[in-house]
Amino acid sequence: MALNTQRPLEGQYLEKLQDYYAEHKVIPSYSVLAGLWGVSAKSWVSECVKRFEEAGYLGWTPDRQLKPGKRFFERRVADAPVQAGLPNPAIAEGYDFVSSIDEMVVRVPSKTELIRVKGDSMVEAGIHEGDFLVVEKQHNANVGEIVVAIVDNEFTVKYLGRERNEFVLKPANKAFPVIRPRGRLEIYGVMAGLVRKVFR
Amino acid sequence: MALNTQRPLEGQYLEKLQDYYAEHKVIPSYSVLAGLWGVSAKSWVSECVKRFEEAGYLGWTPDRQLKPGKRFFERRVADAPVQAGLPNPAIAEGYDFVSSIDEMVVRVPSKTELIRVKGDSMVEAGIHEGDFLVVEKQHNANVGEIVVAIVDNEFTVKYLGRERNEFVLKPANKAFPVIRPRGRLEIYGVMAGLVRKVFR
DNA sequence: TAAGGTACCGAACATTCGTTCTGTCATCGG
DNA sequence: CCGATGACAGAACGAATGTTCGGTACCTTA
Repeated sequence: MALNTQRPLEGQYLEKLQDYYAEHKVIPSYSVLAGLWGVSAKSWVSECVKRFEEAGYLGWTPDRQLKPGKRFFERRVADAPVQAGLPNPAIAEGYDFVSSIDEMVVRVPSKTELIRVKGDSMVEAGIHEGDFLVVEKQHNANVGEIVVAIVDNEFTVKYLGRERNEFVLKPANKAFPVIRPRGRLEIYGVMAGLVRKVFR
Repeated sequence: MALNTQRPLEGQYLEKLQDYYAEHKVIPSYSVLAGLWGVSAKSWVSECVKRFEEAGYLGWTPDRQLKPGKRFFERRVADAPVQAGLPNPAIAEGYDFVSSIDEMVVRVPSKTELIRVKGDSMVEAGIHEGDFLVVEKQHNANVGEIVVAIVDNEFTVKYLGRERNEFVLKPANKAFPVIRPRGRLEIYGVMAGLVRKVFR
């Protein structure tokens, strides 16, 4: 099936382009696009590209090269629970859009870094071994925030706490002790988010 | 300055291309590249592209279109713990490469969706209320995977288990019961990742 | 049943693409 | 002082690109 009257721009064409882009990181030429879409006329590709452009899914560089538009990377977000008994759950209520995962979790790209979590001293805060912590680099933090501190030349992820005017690092796991650093506590950054990838 | 003998491939050329790509999300044509680099011969561009290709920064689609290579996006991911006493912790050991959070967690954009988690039936699997589950939509899954199922017209996130030839949904929280669906079990998708945003 | 719209096909065409090959001008080791 | 090497310039060329235009088959709506 192809682009039809009901869902003129949310059809398979865009999805195939997006998957192609995810694989190759480039927008293909019209002839390649024709092959991708299973049509044989470049003129038709040209027509569809115009529509995607008007809808904000595609755009042009200053040199008139086709490129992804603002909405190209947007991803649907569903609230659960949601009505979903229908044959096509996609038409259910409760959807929102997010332009990209990066954008929702990193505010300041130049100060943001990923750190892979080792150990399970923070499991009770939902931070598991192998997770990627999104860290916003800064040297101070508020009590209660989860921080990345440098202790004994190693990164440590802990809650920042305070005990009689001294900062302490509290794990979220009863099996681990509270760390009371002697001297200065060096903070590397604070947790801004978390990303977990499941291997399958 | 341009490509020189000392740093033939890590010079300004690559950086300018990367900046262009970051802005437009496309690799430009050779003539545009020439302009970008401040040179005037496409032949020279062609030469440099070959070198970037050999170094893994550029590649080709099956249709022989120029595209970013594996190393084009490389960005540091720190392992924790890691040596970090130095003035610039970025030079520490233990780095991996990742181009964007989106890319590490979504393989097939057209089948991937975010679902905001409600409730804490999966806390022991590190899935908390308010987290965003990255879901790859598909109708079947393997036992042991975390799936999004449709139960009573609502999305439910649970482990997929099996009890005497019947599929069951197992929570990761002792306070919740195992769900034994009467009749068919409708699977919406399987967990491919998780994203948490910390509000601050 | 006629009119109009939609979803495509196919050919023609000027423009632009990337490649190739030849040429120039510094630099540098010997 | 000389020959090699590297960093580019410039022209030529076939192949591929995207646009335009005319055409067809189907489906609505009136």
